[in-house]
Amino acid sequence: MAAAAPPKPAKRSPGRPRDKSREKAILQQTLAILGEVGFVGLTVDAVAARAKASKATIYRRWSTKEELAIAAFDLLPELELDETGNLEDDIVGYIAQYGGVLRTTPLRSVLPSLVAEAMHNRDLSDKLHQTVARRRRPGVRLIEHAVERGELPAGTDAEQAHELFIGPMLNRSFFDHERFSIDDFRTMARVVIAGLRAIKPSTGAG
Amino acid sequence: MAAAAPPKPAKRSPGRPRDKSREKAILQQTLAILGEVGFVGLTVDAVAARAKASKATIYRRWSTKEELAIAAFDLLPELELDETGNLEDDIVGYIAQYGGVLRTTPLRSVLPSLVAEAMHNRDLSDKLHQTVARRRRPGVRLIEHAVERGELPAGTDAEQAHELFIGPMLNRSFFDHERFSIDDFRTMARVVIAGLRAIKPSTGAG
Amino acid sequence: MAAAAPPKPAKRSPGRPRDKSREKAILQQTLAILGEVGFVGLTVDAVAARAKASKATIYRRWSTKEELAIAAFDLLPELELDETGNLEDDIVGYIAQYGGVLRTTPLRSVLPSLVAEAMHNRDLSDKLHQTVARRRRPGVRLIEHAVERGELPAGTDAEQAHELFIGPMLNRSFFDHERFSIDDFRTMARVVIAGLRAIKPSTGAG
Amino acid sequence: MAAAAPPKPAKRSPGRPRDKSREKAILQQTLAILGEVGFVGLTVDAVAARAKASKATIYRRWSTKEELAIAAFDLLPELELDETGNLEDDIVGYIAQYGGVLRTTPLRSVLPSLVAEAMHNRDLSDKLHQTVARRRRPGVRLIEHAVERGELPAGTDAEQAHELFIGPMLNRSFFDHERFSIDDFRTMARVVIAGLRAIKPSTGAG
DNA sequence: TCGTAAGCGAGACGGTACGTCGAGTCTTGCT
DNA sequence: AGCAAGACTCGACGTACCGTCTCGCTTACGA
Repeated sequence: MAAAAPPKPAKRSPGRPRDKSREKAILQQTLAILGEVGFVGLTVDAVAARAKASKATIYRRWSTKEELAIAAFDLLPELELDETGNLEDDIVGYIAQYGGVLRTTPLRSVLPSLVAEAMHNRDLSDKLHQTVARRRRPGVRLIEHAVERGELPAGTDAEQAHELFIGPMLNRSFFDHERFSIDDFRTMARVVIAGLRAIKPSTGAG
Repeated sequence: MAAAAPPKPAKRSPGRPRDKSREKAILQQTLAILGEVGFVGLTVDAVAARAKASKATIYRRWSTKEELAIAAFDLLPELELDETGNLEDDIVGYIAQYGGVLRTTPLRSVLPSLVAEAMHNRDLSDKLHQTVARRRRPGVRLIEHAVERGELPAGTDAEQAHELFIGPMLNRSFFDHERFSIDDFRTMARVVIAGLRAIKPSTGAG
Repeated sequence: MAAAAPPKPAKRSPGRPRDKSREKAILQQTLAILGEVGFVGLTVDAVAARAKASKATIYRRWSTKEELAIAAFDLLPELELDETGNLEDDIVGYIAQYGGVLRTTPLRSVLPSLVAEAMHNRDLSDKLHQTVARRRRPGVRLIEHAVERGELPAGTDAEQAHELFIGPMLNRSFFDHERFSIDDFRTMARVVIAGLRAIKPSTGAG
Repeated sequence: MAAAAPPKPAKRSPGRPRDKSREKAILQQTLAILGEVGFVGLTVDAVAARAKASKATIYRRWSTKEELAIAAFDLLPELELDETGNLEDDIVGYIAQYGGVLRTTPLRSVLPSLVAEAMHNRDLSDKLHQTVARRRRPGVRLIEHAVERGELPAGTDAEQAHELFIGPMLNRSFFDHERFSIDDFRTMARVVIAGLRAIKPSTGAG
């Protein structure tokens, strides 16, 4: 009974450590349910039941349904773009892939719900902003590369340019999903690229 | 085709007719509550209490919270634009006004909620689409007028052009509301206008 | 224009007179519904729908559901007893007939509901008391006749004696309906009759 | 047949056990409210509010208002009779006590409501029957003792005799509560006792 | 023959309670 | 401590019924 204290620095808090595998099961089921019934139809009870987890275990990790939903999206693979060296093609590829995720995962139906909730919830708003920004990083990079290649004028604001490409896609996805059309997005991308080339950034006369 | 409308006696259905004033009171309170606590915080009980209406009276007219919310937005005034004859200024004015409504009315927080619900609900989706399209009509008209004036090439697709202007604004409003900036929108509008001028609409030589 | 006042006292109020046939239709349907689903399941809306009457027409006559139910029982035929000259047989016949009404009409299920409501409602209580007393009149009369015939001692309190006969039947009907048994009631009646004969009413020593 | 009960470990079901104190609080408040406004005025919302319980907690235990009311009566103390050795006095004491409970507790107004509901509800009917039978046990015992003492003939059916005593009291309580009179019940008890003595139970010579 | 006054069917209205469901918290015994 | 299970409070849901209140229409009567 007289035990010698182990040499370990014991940076660990006492008690049983959390079971990493629970995390995965919970988020997987969350994502699955989101795909089936959307965010409004998502219930924590259902997640608990299907993941064979207790609600306490879920709430120990994420304090609200919204946080749980955001966390679930970390399971989605990041966009992987292979660049062709031609901005228009790259952008269209990016939009197509982004839109594909929106169409084939629960993301499309969940995103608006999270946006809605974020309106009154600063924490959530920050978390959502970060997650979205991270997922869009590859798209912004495309534009930066085009500037480096000289396809776009030096000094072009890549983030702003990115908004010009992604904005219309967002609009279709939210308000006019049935007319989601890659051809249209190519046409619009062409316009934006032409505009970016025609306008000298930041300079006086313009 | 020019048919004289017959003086229909409009055979009234029997029974006590619905009281138009209840409709108004209900929608007004709905809008007020939306402004105070957002869509998620909206409860039919609260609307009933504040409008001195019974829940039955509400549900008789709108079968869900979502329909009620959409109906309430019909109370918002339509956008009224005075055109300057210069597309850039007109677009910036339009975006500013549209964004102003988003910022000063419950619309911003309600819209995403409705979009979310519309994902699983065809009726709501249609209703939402119509309402949004109607409210955007003045913006599309700006572009049509610019084409008529020759500021934009003949054959320009006005609806598509409209998406290029409104898309980025939506993006900011939903995902980055703190950086909502008219200056940025002017910059972006300038790019789009330049692009539209540089590109000949696909109908021509190609 | 100078009209001689008609000899009639003109006891009529102005306006359209009530339609007697509505009364009948309403009460009939009330009774029918009571038989199908009991008092708790009875709704004024259902009565209105099935009698093709408006609720206003119903409430103009009876101000509550309870009054309506009581009124409906006036449609039930009064008990008609043919006396044999032998009290035991007469009482058994009376109990059998009374119990038959309880078993074959909604009365059994409605009676307790009305009693319950009458506990807090003086008007209803009085009305119920009257109705019940009236329906029991023939039973009390049987006993009075037996006294006249000398089968029971002079001075016997007929109402109290009636209670001794009807009480047990009531108890079975309310709390033990499955053991409703004419044979048992005959046995009990025999006991009561013997008791009434053995006891000299009102006298000193007893 | 004489089996030794095994020392069962009583395998507890998993999860948080029900809180016995909630049960008590709920039933106490139910009884209190019944006393104040009767069965018709009883609402589950009110019980929940006053017992600081959620409606879910109530409905988890009792699925209807009726079951709740019956359960509440298990809180009423059983009748405690001290026998004098004289049947008439014992019966009058019993009736007085029974009637006292009816007058001083919500039982009187609730009983008819439960009877009414039991008419269409087998489960409730059984439960009500059991509860009533249990509460009446002491009264039946009085009669059994009188038979043992020889005050009543051997072979007397105690349950049936009990009905002769209790029936008239029920009748007064339900239909003529204002004339509830112990003196009358004594008179009637005297008649019944005399009758029971005069009649030889059917088993004998007949 | 008209106007007034009421009755009528239909159904909307304010209220109030229903029984259900979900979020987030708490409490068991076991690990 | 963490875990599964499940009870707990709170609060909203959408439905149903009561008793009242309009509608437009239909009788009667008395001027």
